[in-house]
Amino acid sequence: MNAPRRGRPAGPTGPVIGRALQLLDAFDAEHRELTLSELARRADLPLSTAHRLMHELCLWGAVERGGDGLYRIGLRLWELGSLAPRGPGLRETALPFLEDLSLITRENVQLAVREGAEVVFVERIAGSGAVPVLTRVGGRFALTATGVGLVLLAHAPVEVQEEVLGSPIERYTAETVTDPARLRRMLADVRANGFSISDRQVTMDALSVGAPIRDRSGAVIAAVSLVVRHGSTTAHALARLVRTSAQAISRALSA
Amino acid sequence: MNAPRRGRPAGPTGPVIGRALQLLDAFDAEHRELTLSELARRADLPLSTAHRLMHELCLWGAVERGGDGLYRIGLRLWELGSLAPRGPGLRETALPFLEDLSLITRENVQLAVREGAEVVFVERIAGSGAVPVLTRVGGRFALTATGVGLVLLAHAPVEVQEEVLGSPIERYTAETVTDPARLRRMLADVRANGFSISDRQVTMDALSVGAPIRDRSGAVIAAVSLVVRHGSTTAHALARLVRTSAQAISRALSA
DNA sequence: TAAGAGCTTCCATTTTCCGGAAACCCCGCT
DNA sequence: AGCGGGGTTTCCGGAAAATGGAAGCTCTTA
Repeated sequence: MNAPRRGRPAGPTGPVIGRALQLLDAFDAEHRELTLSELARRADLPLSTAHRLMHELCLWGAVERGGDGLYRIGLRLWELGSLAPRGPGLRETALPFLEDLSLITRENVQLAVREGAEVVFVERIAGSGAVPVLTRVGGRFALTATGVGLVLLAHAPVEVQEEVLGSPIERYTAETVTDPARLRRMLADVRANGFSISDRQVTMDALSVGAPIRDRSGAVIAAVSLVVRHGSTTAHALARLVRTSAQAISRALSA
Repeated sequence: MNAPRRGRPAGPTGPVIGRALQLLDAFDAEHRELTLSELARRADLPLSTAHRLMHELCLWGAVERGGDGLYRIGLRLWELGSLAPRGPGLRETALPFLEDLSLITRENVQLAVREGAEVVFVERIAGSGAVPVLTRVGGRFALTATGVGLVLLAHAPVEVQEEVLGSPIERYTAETVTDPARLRRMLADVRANGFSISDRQVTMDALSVGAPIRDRSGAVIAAVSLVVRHGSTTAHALARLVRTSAQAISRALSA
């Protein structure tokens, strides 16, 4: 349910920029409007510092201030964000294929990329009568459990794989695989098959199948998945379908 | 005579945040991927400064760097941008109504907000056989010409109206109204009627009708419009349709 | 091999940021 | 009116952090 880790990854970011970004980080889906005091509290900054920095951000349009004094994320930031090639860019070319998948299967379709040791969901189409899925566009999740996660982890740089497999692996259900050696074998399977199957790893009633999307050079840059009810006898058929769709998206991206 | 200048040179050098934002501003729809040198050139900053700042932004995830050394807008920024209430937030609740409008009329449907003295298009649904429209989601336009623009200007704070009417008004076609007095009368009509009609103001083959979207307090926060071929005899009928739709969206927002 | 274009690191200098404190503002309460 | 509390804004001396020229690196091209 909860994305594992939110917030800024630790790292030496200069004071000014760091603080400004801490403030922006105080906004999330449940807090789209914040007072100055709330912002200062959530970012753990002195009030006067928060005030000064928010004022600067306001001048540029990164944030806006309503007549009620509440701060909100500004349009300028939205415009900038829309330029992210791995976000809206990818989403745009993949969308028609995702819709096809959705129409054919009536299941949940998801598109995701990897950032660091996390999955970020870029698009999600809810299936009509399908299992409810907890993910949200823009949401994050661990790499180890979901269909998309396994695909992205299987094709991640070795350092990332080692980092993930070296640290304790979060358990979501009784079936969640937390043994590094077994995960390693699963990742090898994913690379060999060209798809992943994640059975009851996140919730006991769901199963997801994922497949890699590649750029022109063959590097894996994203993953698609279908999430279906656990016990579906068609998992392998769906996996092949997803794989085919992922290949079509890869071709569309290279064109 | 002069000792070699070390340290920060005197003069109108902006604050740190300003520089970082200048760098982000170097990205646009035509430049989603930039090298460090291009970035420094476009932001008019020394190479080493650009390098240091981009590095900091990278650590946080505001920008990303591909294996090819090119900088791109990062996912983190996209996530943040998606939290803008006036952008994606508004878009989300208005979308079903916009789709209804699109289905009923088969024309171009647009949703926009005002930022400063400009219109920002938040969503746009292209009509099937309709006039081609020049606008782009995230794009900007003058307040004086379009259907949405007239609505937003008519309900803008007096300072904004005076600023716009006081400066020379851009002309797009032979029909564009550039006389402040006449524009004032048009704005009064918009307020009285609850809709705007912009006939051949932007291109000679198009006409657009717009209506205001209000928040709970009755303040105008956005506008919807239909763009149809000039000469349509149904302009007033469409205007009433748009007005009704805008009212429905207003109610949905207040709920 | 050399030249060129771009990227990264270094560091002496001083500009800009920091944040406690105090004033300010707007309510609701007595 | 007078009072108290929560949030917001402004101020300013001290100190930390930002700055950018230059030198060193890494590629690619001639």
